[in-house]
Amino acid sequence: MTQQRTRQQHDEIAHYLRTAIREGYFQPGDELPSEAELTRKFTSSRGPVRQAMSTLRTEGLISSGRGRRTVVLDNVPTQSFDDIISFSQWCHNADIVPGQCTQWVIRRPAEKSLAASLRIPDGDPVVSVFRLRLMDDVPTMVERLNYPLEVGRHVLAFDTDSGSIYQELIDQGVDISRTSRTIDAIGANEDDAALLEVPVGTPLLRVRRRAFTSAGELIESSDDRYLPWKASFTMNSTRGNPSSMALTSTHLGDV
Amino acid sequence: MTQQRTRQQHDEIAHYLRTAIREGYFQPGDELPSEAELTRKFTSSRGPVRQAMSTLRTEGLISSGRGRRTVVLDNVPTQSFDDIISFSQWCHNADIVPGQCTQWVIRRPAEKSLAASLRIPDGDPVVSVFRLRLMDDVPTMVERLNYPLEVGRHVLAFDTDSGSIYQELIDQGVDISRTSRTIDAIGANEDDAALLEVPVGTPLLRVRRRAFTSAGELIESSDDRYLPWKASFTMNSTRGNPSSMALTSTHLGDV
DNA sequence: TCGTCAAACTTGTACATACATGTGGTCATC
DNA sequence: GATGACCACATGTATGTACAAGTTTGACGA
Repeated sequence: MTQQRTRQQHDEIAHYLRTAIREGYFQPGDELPSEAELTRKFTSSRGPVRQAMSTLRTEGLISSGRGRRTVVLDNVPTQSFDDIISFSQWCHNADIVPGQCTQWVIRRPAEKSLAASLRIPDGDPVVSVFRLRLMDDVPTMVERLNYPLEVGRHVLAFDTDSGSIYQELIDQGVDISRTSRTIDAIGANEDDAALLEVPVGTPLLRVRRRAFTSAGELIESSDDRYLPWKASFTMNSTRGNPSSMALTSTHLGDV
Repeated sequence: MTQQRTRQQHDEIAHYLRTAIREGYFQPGDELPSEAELTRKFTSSRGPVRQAMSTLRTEGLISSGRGRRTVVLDNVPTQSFDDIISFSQWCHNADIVPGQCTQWVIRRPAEKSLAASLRIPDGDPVVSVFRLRLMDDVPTMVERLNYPLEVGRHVLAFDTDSGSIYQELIDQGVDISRTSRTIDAIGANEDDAALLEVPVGTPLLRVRRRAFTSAGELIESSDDRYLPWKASFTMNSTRGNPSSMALTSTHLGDV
């Protein structure tokens, strides 16, 4: 990992607690050290300690409240932004060898619905990628990626069979700051079915993702379809904490 | 809603900003007032202002950074804990009339896999509910709920055709503090298909939920299956912010 | 005109303090 | 033994201050 010059205190405290929980030093149900103890342990003030706690709280690792001691919740998986946006990165963390088999990469004018989803005028050039992704050489997911030309340039210049497009974009200085995902289920169409080696109509977990810059510009619009027995989404929510997700009723005509 | 005696400052600030954003007073891409301006506007100190900002940030509404002004991101849906756990509540917020058609409610000894998922010994009594849920009288979702007896008592004493079990449990003083959801896709089985009026094998969005008390005890284990064209999940993640979700590779034998 | 640099912002981090508010245990009282 | 008042301690909220580390702006000079 990239060595930081001097780690922020709240970051160090959060890292310590996270690690201690993951490694079982604090078991689910156990009480965490009180804020006062942590300030002593890290020779810090209450601010950084509370900031670290807040982080773990929104990660779903702990629960706290007025008067109560902070307790460790059941160990639940959470992943960083980078882990969850990059299939390759995600596989590496799970000790799985990621693979990819590019079907095609093209530059083309955006037809209507794609233009709308990328919020560009009809017919503006886009770069589209269609890949089969593998886990340990086993077909797992098909991904359809679409980029506006300015970002897509980097994709065209990249060997899409060589690994993570996401990592390449980062290396090229593309600023990816936020993503919004919509998850539903869909039956495999003929393309999906052939690549994933399942019958047409097999239920797939569909994740449509849109990625934005910190300025709010749309960078990517993608459609990933997973074999549901190979991958699933998990998320945690805690009462009183802000949530970053929603169950939305799909109205007609929503592509 | 329940009237609060005196609203907390950070809460009031967050509410103001949230409302102003939702109502379009601040458009996506716009800069929010600086912290200094907000402290003046609310006659507050920086603490509450920053706390409110932090809340909106984890909700995915805004983005900020050193030196940069805070900007409004694209309007994205997020829902509170209560909205997302209760189908009835969720429908109400979307101006949809929720309905339910109970198939059965039984008390029975837990068979092996159910006992494991509720973390109780094999054969311990559980209360199970099987309902078809409707939106504006149209079949939308089938839900299978399982409760350990202590909680299930309240369910047995409740007319499950009359509305929200969740609300009833809250009213009975059951402490529901956290949930963990796993989302994947599955084909409709015969029961699902008959109730939802679709062919067997139709792809459904499956949401398996486990609910916990603040002490970490398991209260509920459920399996909801949505018609994917009626509902979908949306979630936002921002780089550098903690995430509460994970994409997990499903290993064999995981029910 | 154009580049440079410094000043004036911005948000992030940290410390010290005070009080609010809820939990849990002690201990005297009934 | 049960009850209830009380106290110690927990986390939540709020204020004030200071500095760190980016971004923007504009004055100034080449």
